[in-house]
Amino acid sequence: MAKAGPRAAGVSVASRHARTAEVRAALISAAIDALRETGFAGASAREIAGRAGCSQALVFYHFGSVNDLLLAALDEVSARRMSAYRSMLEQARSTAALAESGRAIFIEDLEAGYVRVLVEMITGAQSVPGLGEQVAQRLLPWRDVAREAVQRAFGRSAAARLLPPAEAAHALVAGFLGLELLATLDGDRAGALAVIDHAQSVARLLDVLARISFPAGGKGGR
Amino acid sequence: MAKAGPRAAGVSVASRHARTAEVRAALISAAIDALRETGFAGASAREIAGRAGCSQALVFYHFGSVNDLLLAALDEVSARRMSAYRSMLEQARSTAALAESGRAIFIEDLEAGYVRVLVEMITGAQSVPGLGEQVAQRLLPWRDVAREAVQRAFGRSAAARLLPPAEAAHALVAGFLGLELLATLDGDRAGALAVIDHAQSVARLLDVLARISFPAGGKGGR
DNA sequence: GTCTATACTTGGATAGAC
DNA sequence: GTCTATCCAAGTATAGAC
Repeated sequence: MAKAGPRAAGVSVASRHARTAEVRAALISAAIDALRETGFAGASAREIAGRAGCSQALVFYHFGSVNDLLLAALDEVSARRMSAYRSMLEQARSTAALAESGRAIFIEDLEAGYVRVLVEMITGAQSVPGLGEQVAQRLLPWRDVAREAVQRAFGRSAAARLLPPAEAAHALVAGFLGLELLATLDGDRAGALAVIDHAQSVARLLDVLARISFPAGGKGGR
Repeated sequence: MAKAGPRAAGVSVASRHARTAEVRAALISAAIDALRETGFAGASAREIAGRAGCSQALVFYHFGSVNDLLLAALDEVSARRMSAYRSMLEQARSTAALAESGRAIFIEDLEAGYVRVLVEMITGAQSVPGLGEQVAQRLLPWRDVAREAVQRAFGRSAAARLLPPAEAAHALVAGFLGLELLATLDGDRAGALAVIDHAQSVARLLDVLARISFPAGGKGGR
């Protein structure tokens, strides 16, 4: 379907010609910047190539289409952050710990504009048939990470029954995306930061509640 | 700056020529549908005029530009829902009551696609210089409504100190926008509905907590 | 006021030189 | 692999007939 490009060979050309890999990387990086700064609608092949400092034709040579380049950019962002998130969240055994470790890393994402890239791809996909499914697929691992983190943090406390981890994770992801949306509109992240700060207090309250319900700190929940 | 159109006269032509008003209304309605179904990028003058069943030139005659028509559509959606929200939320004196009344009306919005229109305008504005400010301006009354509702619901309970109304309202708006984003991506609203349902339980818990802190139900909070 | 026709611009995508 | 040149489709906006 999509034009072949060098990737179709199944073997990376990067090792043979470092220059080519550089161009690919530059295009992906430029695509991320374009999504962040000019939005999905402004992320045209010409705009991206201009930022990457190369010809617009290379977008199609290397990626087949603009949409495929944009998806590659999303993959890149996803890969860059996934490991950081995983290692940070895996250690959170309480809601407060989850909020604490999530806080720093999410603020980093917000500042770096990674969340913005995701939001742009989600909404932009709306105008391009078929793109939505591909974006959804790429968001799946993130939703899993969120759900697992909530499960670990809630444990078997009362919180898990009040708000099942699946729904809590969904709300968490939605909240992050929404905060990004408002931050972009406002032109600053003050509102988002304030909310995230206060989330700490709420998380601590949840932990306290869980301890009150089952003061022994034992197996609880039944 | 923008081409004048009939509105510049300062007097509505609607009373004199009902047909003209019909076309204007049809264009606005078609713009709402286009934003909902094809997104900001797909909401072109041609697309909208096609849905409205009239010439593409009328978009520019009546509204000056596509962006101005889109803003008019946002105004229309805003006006349609604002009164409903106000009257419903004004009576909520507890967090549970707020969640309860907010639930039904927000689900309605979600189904009707009103939230989608807002999300599209927020992200679409990113690619058009100057549009962001105008969208932000139109979102202001909504953020006020949310803040006032939270203030009434929290009253002077402990919740207000744990999570100040301003931040709570910001989180609430962000949550709604994020839920819409995910619902669009998933192609269904099941996830959003599940979260909203569970929010009821959380709201009830907050009320119980407030009562435990100040069992007399009196002036509390000091 | 509404239409058709058209000028102008931008963007996706390809061809062919190097 | 990368470039320049070009084709074609789609979009904004305007002109002018009715």
